[in-house]
Amino acid sequence: MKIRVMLVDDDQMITSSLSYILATDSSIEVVTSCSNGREAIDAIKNNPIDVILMDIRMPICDGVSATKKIMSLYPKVKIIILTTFDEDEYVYEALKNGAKGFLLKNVSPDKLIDAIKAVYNGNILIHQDVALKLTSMLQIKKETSWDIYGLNDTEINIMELIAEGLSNKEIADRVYLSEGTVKNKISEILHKLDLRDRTQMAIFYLKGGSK
Amino acid sequence: MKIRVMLVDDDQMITSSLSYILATDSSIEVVTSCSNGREAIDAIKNNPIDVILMDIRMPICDGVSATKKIMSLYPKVKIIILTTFDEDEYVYEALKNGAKGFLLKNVSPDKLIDAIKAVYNGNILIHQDVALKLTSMLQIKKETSWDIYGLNDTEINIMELIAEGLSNKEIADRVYLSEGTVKNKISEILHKLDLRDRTQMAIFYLKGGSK
DNA sequence: TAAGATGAATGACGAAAGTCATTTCTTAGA
DNA sequence: TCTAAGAAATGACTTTCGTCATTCATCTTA
Repeated sequence: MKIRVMLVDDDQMITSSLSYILATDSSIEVVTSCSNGREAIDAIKNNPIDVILMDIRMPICDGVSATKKIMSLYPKVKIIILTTFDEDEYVYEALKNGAKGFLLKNVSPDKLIDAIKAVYNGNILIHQDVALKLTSMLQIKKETSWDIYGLNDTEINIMELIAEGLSNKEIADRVYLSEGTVKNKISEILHKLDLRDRTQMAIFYLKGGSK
Repeated sequence: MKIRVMLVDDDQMITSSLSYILATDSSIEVVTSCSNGREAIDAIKNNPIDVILMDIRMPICDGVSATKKIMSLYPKVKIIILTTFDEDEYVYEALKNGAKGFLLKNVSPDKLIDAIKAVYNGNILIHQDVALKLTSMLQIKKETSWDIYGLNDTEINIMELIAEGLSNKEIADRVYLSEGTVKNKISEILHKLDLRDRTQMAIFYLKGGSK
């Protein structure tokens, strides 16, 4: 049983070179090529497909929404997103929508074939450079440097507690300051961040420092 | 140049069987075995390591915090987390902390070796079953159904506006209700969600419906 | 049509939250 | 030792929040 692959890219060059590459492996069979997401969704109705190699930026129906649609209709299909360097934002979205692999378009032939097999086996595989960006994205979410807003340690600490939903009294108990002082600190933070109240502050914090 | 691998697991059986498996591949060399995260952090000081296979649940220093620590000290090291079925929560944390691979402990020898190589090459690889849980986790985070908390459309709408940091007056203007009514609605929501104030509500919303 | 449910509004109230001027306490440094 | 700077505290005050009982209007359905 060969792995049945579908290619989706609006650039004819890409699809033909990919199918040329994939033809070299006997366990892979390229079944169809489509030039946009709409076509892909139609084409998959008539063909059972195992793995889709999908461009992320396409006219008519882009890779992210096509992924979403296809995953809802055919959850067993494994979709590998082909991306270039400058399309970070989409990656996270596509992953959420159920894409199973992420490769840069300039991937080497053997790595491409490895990836298809890994994904076919149910793994999620994210290519080196994409992985770098993804982890850095996640890490940015994890720890923002609040120093740049001129916040000191106590202030950051208090902000964290506000983002946990504590009241001033509760915060005061935690940081061993009087409730009044906590209020003052909060006023200070709000000024520095140009925010209005504790709720906006919690939101700001949880979003990693962006309004 | 062989890939230098470190094993970290408190179960002697696991480390010895893993090193037995890995010995079969000529491009991999098991350098050390440690029985907890603390030891691993110490051991890595003396040995240059490429890939770490790390258990997630260990005494003294668990896999997640060890990953965090090691990634901050030696960002080039690739860490593969070994997990069992019932440890979902940790996976997301570990990924955020820079782990590059996720495998179930019962992984087959050849897949284990493939995974080490893939991760060594900079890819992120997440094993089938772990991937399943991870994507379902991400999908849950994507769209929470607030219905289950008994919230109707207006209430959800108001909650969203609170999570944007609006005041009651501002919300009232947006939804064409009086400020008083908005207050009442908010009281209602707080009861249904068992929360205390608007800040906790914003947090709850932004976290996708989990305290 | 009457009874009952539902959604919106009101006003009154207490409790937090946030602001600000001022005072007290600490501590590093002349 | 004295003092100037900074952190913490205080008190007084305004505003906003959140709660609750009650009213009003509308719509359903027995």
